[in-house]
Amino acid sequence: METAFSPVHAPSIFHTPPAHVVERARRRKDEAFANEPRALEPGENLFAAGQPACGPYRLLEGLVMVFRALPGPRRQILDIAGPGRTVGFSAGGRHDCDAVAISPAILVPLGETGKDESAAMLAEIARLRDLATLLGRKTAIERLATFLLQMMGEDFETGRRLPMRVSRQEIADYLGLVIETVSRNFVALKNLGALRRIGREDVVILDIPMLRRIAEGSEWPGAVAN
Amino acid sequence: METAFSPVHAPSIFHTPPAHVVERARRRKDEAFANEPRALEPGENLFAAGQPACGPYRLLEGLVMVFRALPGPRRQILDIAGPGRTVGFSAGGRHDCDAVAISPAILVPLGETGKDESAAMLAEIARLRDLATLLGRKTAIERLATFLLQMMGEDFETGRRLPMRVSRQEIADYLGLVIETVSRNFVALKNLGALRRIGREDVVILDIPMLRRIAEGSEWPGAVAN
DNA sequence: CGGTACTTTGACCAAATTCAATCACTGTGG
DNA sequence: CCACAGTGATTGAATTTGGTCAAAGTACCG
Repeated sequence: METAFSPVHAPSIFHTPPAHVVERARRRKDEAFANEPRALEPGENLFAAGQPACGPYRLLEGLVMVFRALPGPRRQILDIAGPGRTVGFSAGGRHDCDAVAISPAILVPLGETGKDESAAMLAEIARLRDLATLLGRKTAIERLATFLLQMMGEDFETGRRLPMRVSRQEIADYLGLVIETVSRNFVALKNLGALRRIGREDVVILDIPMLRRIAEGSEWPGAVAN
Repeated sequence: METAFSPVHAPSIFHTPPAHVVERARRRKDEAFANEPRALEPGENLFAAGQPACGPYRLLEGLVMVFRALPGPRRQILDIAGPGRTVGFSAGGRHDCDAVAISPAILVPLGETGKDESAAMLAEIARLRDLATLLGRKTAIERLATFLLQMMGEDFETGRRLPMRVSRQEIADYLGLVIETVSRNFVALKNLGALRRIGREDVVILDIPMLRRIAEGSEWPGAVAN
């Protein structure tokens, strides 16, 4: 997603939301008022394809994935959203994909029309263009490098310990790969010196410029030599 | 793009725009006023990645493709838009992709904020979700079947003669494939009896339900038997 | 006609998937 | 505290899909 002119800089999925808002959201979990914060347990659905659309939500805490299911076991994860991100845009009054919490999540419904809803939609369009480009034209290692940079959010810091809070299956379904390919390319990036692994959960990014070059496809055979 | 809950039904790229608007647009081609219709010759740029964003355009006539370029010869076409479609959404004040006319095109800039600009953005989001799903999870023949259904627009009519107004290269770059794979899968669909070819330009769709089943991935090994 | 550009076809190749173990972490119970 | 399932991740081998390279074929346009 880090093409030269990609203007979208989503906040890292690892920042902390205001504590009082979270607390209020937790207390009101069961009161299902519109415009009231909503809390989800891991695995719980925010909405499902085919349901009448509820307006977009702003995510305050946790991780939510949005995906399209195809016949068979195939699915494409279209978004892995963290705090600050907006999910749930839908046209035509019905949801066209599923949204499920990956970790405990707090969300607030957004008002119908607003200046920042418009901005969020434009950001969503840009993000999906990034994703389509990744899925259509990038190699497996380029996809994984792109994903890792995306997981770092805005603060690119060498040696940063990066907790992987999504399973291999989720990474694979987001990147249009299978889990084995994701595994092999983690190893490939390690062997290139771009990262180090701690346990199975965490990753330390060692060479951000390299990761960027790989993500952008500059290392591609036909690309300019460097 | 024809998943069960896809609510987006773009007009066919083959419908005719109001004649008087087109005529007015043609006359004013060289007067580069904002909010005035703009005419493009095939190959001419509407905008390019990195340029300051101009607001979205509504396409009145012709075909415009929107794409992202990657290092090397790789590019991902993100949209092949026909009359009635809106192109040129951009976040952050700069374009993040290129837009080029495929055939002579007439466009009118849209006003800043409007109810139908909002609807167009939602439709664009849904369309890009379709595309990402196609690129991430569909096989070559599924992609081509999806593309053909999309080219038919709203009126699905058996035996309809469908002019292919885009090159194999453009189809390939839109579907995340190479031209040879597109060719081979045209043959595959012909052999399945889904279509017939006339010359190299036109295609006659013979079995729309089959095309739909293929496009949706119902024929996939792991899918429900049928 | 002849040249050019685009498409198709064929043979081969490579990246990614599939299938099948194996490994490593986690949590549980002895 | 350690053995041991159980789950998810990794590794390896074989396979497959789609890509690459090269050679026709075919329409189009002068």
